[in-house]
Formats: sequence, structure tokens, C-alpha cells
Amino acid sequence: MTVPAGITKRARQLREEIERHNYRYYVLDAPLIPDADYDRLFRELQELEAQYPALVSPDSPTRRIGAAPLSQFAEITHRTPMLSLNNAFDADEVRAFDRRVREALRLRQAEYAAEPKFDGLAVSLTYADGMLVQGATRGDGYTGEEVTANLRTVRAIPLRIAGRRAPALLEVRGEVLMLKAEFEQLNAEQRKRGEKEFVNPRNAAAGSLRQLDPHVTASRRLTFFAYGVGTAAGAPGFTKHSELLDYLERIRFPVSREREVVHDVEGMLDYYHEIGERRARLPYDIDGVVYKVNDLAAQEKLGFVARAPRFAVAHKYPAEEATTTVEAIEVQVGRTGALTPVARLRPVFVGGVTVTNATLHNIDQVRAKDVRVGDVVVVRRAGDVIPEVARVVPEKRPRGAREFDMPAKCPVCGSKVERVESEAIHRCTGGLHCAAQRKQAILHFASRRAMDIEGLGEKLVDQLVDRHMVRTPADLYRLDVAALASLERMAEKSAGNVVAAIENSKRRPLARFIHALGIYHVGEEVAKVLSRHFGSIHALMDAEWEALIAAKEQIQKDNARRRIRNEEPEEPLLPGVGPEIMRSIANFVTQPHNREVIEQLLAAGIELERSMRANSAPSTIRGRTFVLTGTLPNLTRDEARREIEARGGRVSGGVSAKTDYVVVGADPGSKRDKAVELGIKMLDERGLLELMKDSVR
DNA sequence: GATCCTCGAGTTCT
DNA sequence: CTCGAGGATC
Repeated sequence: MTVPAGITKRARQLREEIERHNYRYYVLDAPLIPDADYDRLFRELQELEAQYPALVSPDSPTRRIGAAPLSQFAEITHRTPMLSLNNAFDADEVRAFDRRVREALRLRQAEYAAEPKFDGLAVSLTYADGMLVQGATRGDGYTGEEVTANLRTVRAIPLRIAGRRAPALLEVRGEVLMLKAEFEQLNAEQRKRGEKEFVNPRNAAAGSLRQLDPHVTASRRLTFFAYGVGTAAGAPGFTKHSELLDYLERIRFPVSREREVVHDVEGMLDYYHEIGERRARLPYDIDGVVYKVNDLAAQEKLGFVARAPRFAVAHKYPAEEATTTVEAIEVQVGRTGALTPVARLRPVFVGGVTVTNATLHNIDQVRAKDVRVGDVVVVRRAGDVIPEVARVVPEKRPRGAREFDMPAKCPVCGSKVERVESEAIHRCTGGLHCAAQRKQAILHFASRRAMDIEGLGEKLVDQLVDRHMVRTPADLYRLDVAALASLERMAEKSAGNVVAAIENSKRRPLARFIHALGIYHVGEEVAKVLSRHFGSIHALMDAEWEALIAAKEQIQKDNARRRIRNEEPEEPLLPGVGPEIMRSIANFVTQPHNREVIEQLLAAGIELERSMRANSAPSTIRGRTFVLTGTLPNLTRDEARREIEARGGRVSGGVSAKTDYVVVGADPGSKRDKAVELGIKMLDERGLLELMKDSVR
């Protein structure tokens, strides 16, 4: 059916008008027309589109809702990682940050863009030729969940970028949150319906965004504030962060009106106090303020350390505190037998959640804070997450309250408890005879970052171990549906899911398997190093550890000598793995019991893949060998090495025919000449960063 | 031997 | 998130 020209025109008018009102209402908070009039416009457009389906376009406001529910979210890799910020908790730390920035930039004064730190969920919105094509959660910073349909329902988020010349690609970064007033209203409704209330706006926003059915998200009235840009192409260039924010505002993204540009530390601290005073009256929750070096070229120069930019810091407001009483101090047993004292508290609402437990870490901490059963204590959430006992209120101590002591015997298995002289931690000596340690070992084996067996949780493992159905990880692979279905809270269906998940876990990268074994001191990183070096589980099991320790020591000595002579050091053997860790591995692999479990696992059909990352995108770095020479402008040699290795590349000491790239910095050594001689590709730092951009970590 | 950094282990609540 | 320990470096 052809659409009459007049109708097409009217539909376009309606869309523009509706989006204009959305903008007035959701972004500027200054509506022009009553809600009833808005509804009338919206209904008219809906009717036109129903009558002439050819009119429907993805940027129509009626399309904000309407996508069908999903069964699960897809995983998205961010083009530019969404990193976290370092925190400052007091003025001194802010001063230290400013000093580091000025020293690195050689400036007497640095300018900062200051803005509130929203307490919501970080998301990334991708616009292609001006159209919103994808929205994703931050996730772990490198990969997040695709929640496009849900983000489309957020009225403050433009479906299309305003203005004539939209960039070819623009990733807008910002925070999705729920206004305090909306939160109160939502909870009132939940209460009326007899449904569970949300504890705070952040959780309500998170819960709403992770709805598989976008209709639910649409009913929750979320809002959004933009604070930055990830990858961009064809966007105007800016020299300052504040200009970038002004641009985002101009193309109709909501940007915090509280933002300011300050010119020194005193300006930062004034801003912090000013926002702090107004915090309670702001329509949304914040947990601090953020300062970013305003000059974008300076930002680039400062670069990154590990997972956080060096050019920005979050200045946090003190955590909310509350008082409660310690009802008991109990002792938990971890995977390695570590005994951890935990304070059981009279439930208290603090920092947006009800807290009933708080770890006391170890006996030294208990003594330092002098926490006793019956004490009145001040509790807060460290970094607004993990509950901790801040201090005791000594005046309120009941008479006769006794000092806490670690038990002499393990509360789970009754074995002797030991504390290695000079170490802070008490340990149960029961090893795998201790049910607690066995349970934790199995949970660790199945955990997401190890063998990733979904559905094998604490409750299930408790039952499996208590009923002697599972003693070692190898026993998991002998479970069948009938056996599992005999357990509590386990019907045929979920039993089937667990069996399938166990079956699914049979193919895993070698590094994950090594990590899953739970060798003391061997976590994810060390497991990767071992996997890369040995390449097979049997090579690891049969290694000559004392010889390796000696060889490593020799290389280190040689390298120390080479450094003094300004020569290139040799590639270190098993970097990050020293004698302690090697002895721990040797100890593990020589125990007949452990060898037997590994053989049983292999016999059960576990296949170990050598690659670090299964199904990862092809990479320009993976499998290539790099040599670094000279000083790079931003990355230290170590950082460059780590970044390359994180992407599956290798960094070696000397140039040879096997070298793929030589990364050349300032004042390069003889290695550049060698590279020229052998005709090996050379890169500067920028070139290396380009390669990394196209390469999955 | 001191010092900085990274990794591992343990922890909370939804 | 925090603490403690091991590793790397000077």
C-alpha cells in the first residue's frame, strides 16, 4: 500500500514533536504541554503507523517499546574498554592526585572538569550514522550485556542524534539511573501490589535494566546522563573534556547541569563541598564527584595504569554509618583452610541494604579493633559495598564482655588449628578431610572463572558432600539426573540442567583447568602463565621444579648484570612465578591423591584446549612475537608487555627471524638496526595501540 | 632490605 | 573491597 504524501508528512511532524516534548520533559525537565496533550499526539502517531505499516521506522518514538522479550542477553565487547576510576577518600588523596598529574605534565596548574558521580549503572550507547543501534552495560569493562531494547525505552536517551551532520560512529558513555522520586513511587506501587520493594534507586535501576521483557523496563521510568565518549568517527574534534560535554548537550543528550570547570586543587575541594551540601536535595543519588583533566591531549599523555585512567579520580563522600550490636563472632573455613572470624550483627539498614554479617578478616584485625561479642559497633559499607565494622563504641560495652579467641580446633572437622609464625592467618590442618575445605574446593572448581559449571551452587554442593555423593571434582562427572533429583529442591528439570552444565564444562582452556585445581597461590593469572609455558597438564605435572627454580634464579642474576651494562635482558622464565609458588605447585603435583584426581578428570572426558580463550575473535596480536626497544612516550615497557600478552602475544628479548614486530621508542638500541637488517615490521607506540584496538583481550 | 606492584583469597548482598 | 603475601626492582 502506498502512503499518501500528506500522511507521511504528518507522521514526520508527529515524531519530531513527540521527541521534542520527550526532550523537554525527560532531559530539560521543563515540559511545554500537559501530559494529556502529549498522549494525544502519541496515540495519533500510533494509529497512523497501525494504518500504514510502511511508515514505521526504527527511530519512531512508538518503537521505544515493543520489542519481544528475550530469553537471555547477548555478550558485547566494547570497542573502547569502559574502565573504572581510582578513588580518593580525603583531601590529601585529591592533592596527591593533582600533584601526580602536574608532575607528569610538567605544569604548575592543571584544569579539571568536575561533575557528580552518579550512583547508577554505566552503559555505552552506539550510534551509527546518528541512529541508536546498540546499548550495552559496562559489565567487567571489556565485555558487557547487550540491552538495546531496554535502553530504547529510556526516554532521556535519543534514538537519533539531533543536527544535520551526525557522526558516522559515536559511542556515548553515561549512567542509567532512577530518580529518587520515581523510586519512592515505584516502591509505593510495589507495596500496594504486595510485591517486593527495592532497597535503593540503584538496585531498582539495575533490576529494571536487566529485565528480559522491555515492557517491564518501559514501565520503570529510568533516566540517563551522558559523561563521555568511547570510540568516535566523523565527530567534531575537541581539545577539552568540557567542550565534549557541551557538544553532547547540544546534540540533545542529557548532561549533568552540576558540572563545572575548576582550575586547581582548591577549586576541586570547593566543588566537592558544594555538591556535598546539596547532595540530599539532588533528585538522584550520587556517591561522590569526579575530576577529569580537562585537556584531552593531556589525558592521552597521562594514559592508564592497569584498569584505571591516570587522568581522572573519583572523590567519594564518606560512607554512611550505622550502629548495631555484635550478636556473635563465628569462624568460617575457606578453601585453603583459612579460618575467618565473621561478626554476626543485629540486622541494620546502612548504605541502602540490610547488613547482618561483616568479616573481621583475621585475629589481628579483631584485636586491633577490639571487637567483642555484645559490643555496640559502628558499621559501614567499605567503598559502599562490603560491610565492615568501623569501630567499637567502648562506653556501651556490656560488663564482662570477653576478648575473642580463635578456636584451637576447626569448627567444622575438629582438626588442629595452626598459625604459621609471622603469618596473620590461622588454618585448619584437616586438608581434604575437612568437609568445609572439600566443599569450597568443589565450588571453586565449578566457579565461573574456573570450569564455569552453571547451577552448581553452595546449597547443592553442601548436599552432595554431606551425602558422600561427591568427594572430589572428578566425582561431579559421574553424577546422573536420577542421583541429583533425589536431593532437596532439585526436580528432574533442574537436575537435567546441572548434568548438562557439567557435560558442557568438559571442554575448557588449559589455564582455566589449572586455576580450577585450586593449587595454593595459583590463581587466574599464574594459571595463564603456567598454561602458556607448559602447554599441557602432563608437562606441568612432570616438571622438574627444583631445576626450574634454579634456572629462573640464574636468568634473574644474568638480567641484573645485563641491566647494569645497559644490555637487553633475556625473557624471564615464568614471570610472576617465584620459588614459593613453584614449591606450592611441586607440592600439589607430587601428592598421589591429586595426580589421581587429575587422571580421573581426564578419563571422564575432559578436553583441555591450549588457547587461552576459546572462540575469541581473530587477532592481529595473538600468536605474534614482539620485541620492545627504546622508551615509549606513554606506556612503560612493562605495561606494553602486559597489554600484548593480555591479547595472546609474546614479548621476547632479542630480534630474530621469528620476530613479527619491533616496537620502537625513543633512543632505540641495536635492535632497531637488526630489525631493519632482517626486514621486520616496525611500529611506534601509536601503531601498537592501533593493533591493540582491533584485538580482543 | 625497603618499597612498589600484582595477585590471590576471602567476603556481602541482591 | 580489603588485606596479606609473593615477586620484581633498586
